[in-house]
Amino acid sequence: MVNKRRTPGESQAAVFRAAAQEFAERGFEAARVDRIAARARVNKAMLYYHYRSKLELYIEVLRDMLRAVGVRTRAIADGSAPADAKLDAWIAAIVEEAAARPWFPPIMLRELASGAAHIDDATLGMMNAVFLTVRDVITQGQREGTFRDADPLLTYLMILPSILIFFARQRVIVQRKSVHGLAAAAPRDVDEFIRHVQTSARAMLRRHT
Amino acid sequence: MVNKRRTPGESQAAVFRAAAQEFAERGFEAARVDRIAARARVNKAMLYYHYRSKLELYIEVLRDMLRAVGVRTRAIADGSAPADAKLDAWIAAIVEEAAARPWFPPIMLRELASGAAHIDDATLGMMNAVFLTVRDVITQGQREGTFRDADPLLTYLMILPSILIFFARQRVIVQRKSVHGLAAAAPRDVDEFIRHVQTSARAMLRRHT
DNA sequence: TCTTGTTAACCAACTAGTTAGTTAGTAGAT
DNA sequence: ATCTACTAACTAACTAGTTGGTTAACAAGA
Repeated sequence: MVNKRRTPGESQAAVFRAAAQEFAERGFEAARVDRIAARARVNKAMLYYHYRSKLELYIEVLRDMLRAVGVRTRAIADGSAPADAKLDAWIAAIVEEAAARPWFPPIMLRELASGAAHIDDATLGMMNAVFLTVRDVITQGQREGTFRDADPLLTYLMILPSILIFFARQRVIVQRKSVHGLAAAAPRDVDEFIRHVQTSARAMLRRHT
Repeated sequence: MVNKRRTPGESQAAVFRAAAQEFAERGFEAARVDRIAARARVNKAMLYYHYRSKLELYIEVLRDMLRAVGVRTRAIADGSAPADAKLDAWIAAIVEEAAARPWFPPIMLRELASGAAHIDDATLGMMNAVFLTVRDVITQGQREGTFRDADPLLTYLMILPSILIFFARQRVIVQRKSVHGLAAAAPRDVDEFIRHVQTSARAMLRRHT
């Protein structure tokens, strides 16, 4: 009698959230469908009612975060601000997005590590679209003369991985306190981190030696 | 009759190499012991003759690379060069080590992504030891007045992840050519990459605004 | 107001296939 | 003769996905 049935879409959303967490913690292969269903307080058959397969569910999670990040960074790149302001905003956007969706950094890291093994071309294109937004900002700065002539891809590779690993590392430290000599590795404040990345990125792109 | 038996340690080494590749390509969970044995042209029971479990084998692979990187970077940090030269050497050492052991970057990335899920405290300490070498170099530079007062950990997090993902990304690009709009992502030369990271790291740590 | 048909939401129990690890024993080198 | 290197065949446990249903909600006709 008591609320057996949830409102429409509610259990689908619960499955999605549970899956995002499970995939972040364990990775695609080690994630267990049974565990996702249990976390979502849903029967496994219900999960297969909403999603065709484990892989489809995984790709759904991936696309959701890539869509969010892609839209936000594209808006920044297409704005009318000067390049260095755009770069700051781009960094802040990625960091905030990663902080808001804790599953984003681990999942993305693992995808990169596996050579994007579970990603179809369309989704890989969405990943690449995020790079294209910084590339646009960097080339704008180079045209305007504020940035030095650095390779946009290599610069991108100095910024994004740091952000992903920063959040992944916070988790390590929280989970396993007190490893000998790990004192210096105490968790850092997110705002402090944003400022550090912004300062570093600006320095990397400043002209002159 | 024909060479049934390999010389001592030979098949153990074959298992080790096969395992390193398998773990790098698939990660700990998705790696299959049967596949490792097949790659090493060894019976699975032979594998268990040399290693107690899949996990022990994995940790062996991890420690091997951490030992190599740890020793080399420690030597650099303990040398008598000025801090900026040491920093260049540190970066070159990591990049060369990653290039020489292709399994190093993917395995390390996945470990970071999973919150070092498969790592015991001793091995985690070895990971941390690598950080301590750059930290020493950075604080030396700060004492000498050549580096600005940047957080060593956050600086470390701008350098190492980039290197790891750079190599992981090369693999993605080689494996899956021709994704729409991925042209700008063509593989980069390793030497060019080393120089880029060195230039960026120096810029990040330069004093003044 | 009360059936009754329809459909979306839900589930216990099963299946077919896979996997890490074991056993019990063989054969070459010294 | 004995020890080290080696193996085919096995097992117990697990896993993604399926089957064959039940149950609540809601709407339309009587």
